[in-house]
Amino acid sequence: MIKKITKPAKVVKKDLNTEEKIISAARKLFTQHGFVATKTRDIAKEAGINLALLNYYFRSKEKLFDIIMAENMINFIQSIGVVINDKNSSLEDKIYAITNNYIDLLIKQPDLPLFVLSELSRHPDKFIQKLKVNEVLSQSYLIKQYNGAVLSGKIKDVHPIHFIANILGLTVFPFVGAPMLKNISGFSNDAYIELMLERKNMIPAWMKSILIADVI
Amino acid sequence: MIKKITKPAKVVKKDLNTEEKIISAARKLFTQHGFVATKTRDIAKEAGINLALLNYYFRSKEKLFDIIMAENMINFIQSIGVVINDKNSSLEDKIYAITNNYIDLLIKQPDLPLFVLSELSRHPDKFIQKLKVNEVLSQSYLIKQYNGAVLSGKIKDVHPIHFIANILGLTVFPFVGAPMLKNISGFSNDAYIELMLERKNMIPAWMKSILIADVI
DNA sequence: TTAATTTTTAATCATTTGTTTAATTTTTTT
DNA sequence: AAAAAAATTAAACAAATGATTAAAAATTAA
Repeated sequence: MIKKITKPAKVVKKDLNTEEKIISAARKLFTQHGFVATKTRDIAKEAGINLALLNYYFRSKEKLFDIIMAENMINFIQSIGVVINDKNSSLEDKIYAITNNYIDLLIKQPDLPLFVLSELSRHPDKFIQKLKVNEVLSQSYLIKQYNGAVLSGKIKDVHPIHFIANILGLTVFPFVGAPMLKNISGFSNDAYIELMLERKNMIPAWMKSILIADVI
Repeated sequence: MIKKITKPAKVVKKDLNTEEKIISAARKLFTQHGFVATKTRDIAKEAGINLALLNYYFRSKEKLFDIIMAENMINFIQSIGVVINDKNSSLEDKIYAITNNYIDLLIKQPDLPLFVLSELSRHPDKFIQKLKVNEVLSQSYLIKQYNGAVLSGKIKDVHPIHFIANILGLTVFPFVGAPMLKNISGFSNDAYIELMLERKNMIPAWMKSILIADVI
């Protein structure tokens, strides 16, 4: 008699318990394909566990997803979060740190921003409130420094949300648009990563020039 | 006896034939929710037609999707496409035209970039080849102007792919990241659109300063 | 060791979903 | 007006999917 064996899709990390195996597989698949495109059976297969264990440990697909979503959101904003309230670094230092953190993070996890932004778009309310990015950022030392520099005339008077949009646009967009930009440039994946590493030094210089550019 | 009536989800555009109604509904739903999250029954309901007509006219969900995808990709790159080979405009003019085109387009269709970039990420090969963005752009007059300006020392020697990434990052990212940026800024939808309109004039100035910024 | 508890499994359920079918209605052609 | 072709419909199908169940196996407590 032939026994049907459900074997793990790839390498199931050893010395993880069942709960951790499921989280690990869910993290990978949800982040790669999003909520709707990820099937519970795919997660079970990837984790090398019985399908029923997913519900046994996490009640439902959605509850499991919420855990990964929260994880990924925090992950995504931490590149800014760890920097913004540092009293010992200049505005310029912070710009460098933010782009540097992001580029390192996104080279390791290129799917992260598209995942976070896609899922946020589908549930504008559900997740975004919890993080309180609003208060945390607007009360941050970074924004105080920015407004101070505006007042002292060191940089142009532009709403700080433009500043945030610009630094994220220059840093994160090349990863979100990677499939398109890789094709446009004809670069291989490795060459493209090299290009992203180049930007670690270029973006701070560009941001600096943006801050003093005459916009009227 | 009660007759069950399948009525259109919202307003079905008058004087459209069945085929057009389906395309119109598919365009709306696919662009809003992507391929997997959009169900054929939702399209039929939105179009106010019988479910079977979808397959009658378009064979399958995927074939219908491919039409919308092609449409949206062309739509998305046309903001650049209509500009890049104009011999009578300067590099500066082209930057302004591109950002202007994009911001107008994305205010009308905010879901467009996230849709295109998400679906491209899930099928890196399937769609991207057809457009030949690679050759069209690299052979374009815009890139010739860019390289000419580099040679004449008017702008810094930076690979043109950075230039493309930067203009798209500054212009498109604020729409892709809108749910997050709206929350951060606390702006209403209207106020946020106002912010995007502001950027029509700011981004060209910023791009100009980026082009001459010292990046070594 | 035995009993109780926890974990794992295979099978099954109820919906959902893309697609097809066969019959009916409408439109076009003769 | 009759016949042929095209469009539309309700019903159904098969596969996929999230979740549950009841039994078995493994672990822990007594």
